[in-house]
Amino acid sequence: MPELPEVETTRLGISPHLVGQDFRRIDLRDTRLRWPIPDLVADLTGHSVTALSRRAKYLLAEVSGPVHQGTLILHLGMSGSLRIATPDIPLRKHDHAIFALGSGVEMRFHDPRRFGCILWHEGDPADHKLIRDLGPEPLEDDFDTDVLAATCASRSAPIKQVIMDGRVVVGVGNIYACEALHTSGIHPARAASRISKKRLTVLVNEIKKVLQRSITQGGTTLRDFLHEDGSSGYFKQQLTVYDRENKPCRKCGTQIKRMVQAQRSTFYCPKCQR
DNA sequence: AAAACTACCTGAGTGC
DNA sequence: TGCACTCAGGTAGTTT
Repeated sequence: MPELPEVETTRLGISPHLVGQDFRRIDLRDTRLRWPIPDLVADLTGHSVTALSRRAKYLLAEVSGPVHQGTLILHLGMSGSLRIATPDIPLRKHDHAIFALGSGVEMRFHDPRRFGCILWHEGDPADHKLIRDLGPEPLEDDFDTDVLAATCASRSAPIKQVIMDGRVVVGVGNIYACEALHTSGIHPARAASRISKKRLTVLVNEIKKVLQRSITQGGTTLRDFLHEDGSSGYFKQQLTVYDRENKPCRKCGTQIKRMVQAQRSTFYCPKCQR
């Protein structure tokens, strides 16, 4: 479900409720996520969260206390979400982990498909196996034309697959890959190595713009992405191609087409994108 | 090294 | 109503 804007929206929503709080009770109701939730997580009762940051689509909660010191690494997979709820609100199906906080509210990890994860890491999370080989953050200055051009030079794969490769740049999922390629006028199936540096500059800027705009709008609610309080994101209205098969291109009026690349749907305008 | 493909899992929607 | 089928914001791991 969530791409970078949705994860960042979640972080912004959760942070004020979580940071500075201690865990009063931790209830692991179903530990069968992508990898099992480690037993140690249940022992973090009495420990506090000192910071909540994000790397790629991973949320990193720094935890310290009398026994343990480390980072909770959370990923929302395809269908995960975090919600803040008061204890009187009934648990929902697929609320797999409940973190009761000192303030009296609960943070609930909800994930129907269980592709997400909750892991524990001691030491610098940047060294964690899942994080250490990731590419630059798309909104940081170190993701620029030179970096993308250097990668693309050796890649014959379709550009869409290259920008969705987390070793190249993180956080660009299926929706925003389609969107950025559309506003850049680049055909998703074009070989990465056959795109001029000038056009890659446009693409880099469009990736940054679409992600930043979506964060500002609270992310994209397509099916089930909701904020920490249950409200939805507003960016869906501004999607220019994603999920718009057979609808008119907002730039030229041509019918938007759908194709399948790497087992994922790609939406594009056959006229605007070359 | 890069590309192609598999696997993990539940729920919503569609067509018969 | 029920069944069979397709599709869905991701990505690690394996094979070619």
